[in-house]
Amino acid sequence: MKKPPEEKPRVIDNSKNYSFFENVWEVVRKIPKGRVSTYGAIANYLGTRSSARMVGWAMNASFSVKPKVPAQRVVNRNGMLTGKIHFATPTLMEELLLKEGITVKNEIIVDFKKIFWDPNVELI
DNA sequence: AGTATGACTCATT
DNA sequence: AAATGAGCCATAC
Repeated sequence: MKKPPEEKPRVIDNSKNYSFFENVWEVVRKIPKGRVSTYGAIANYLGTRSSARMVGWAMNASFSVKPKVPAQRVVNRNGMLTGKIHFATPTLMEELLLKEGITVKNEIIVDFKKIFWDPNVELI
């Protein structure tokens, strides 16, 4: 058995069976195309807003996970593509976002506030 | 097993 | 307003 059918991610009990990372990936996959979220928002959704670093860590591990995790839709709270350097190429993240209709200028997402997707609000 | 590091964020100075 | 320090906790060494 790979993993039991998930019920409601909401507040996750990241104690044992469910790893913190898997929860992060699940939430990130739910980010609609053309929208973006932040590490902090995801961390907050998982229960601890201070664990934003772990979200970033989970993204680093997300490259070897399937289905693919749209890591390019996760940026820091300023809308800055801080994680681009971790992609295959430093420009890949921006390219992917651009293909989704998101404009990136100087490594900052334009109209970031408008396309910001907060799991706490949208993903009830 | 202990220390160091990180795709972050917030409060304080 | 910009800079600094602290909190956070899972991996890596």
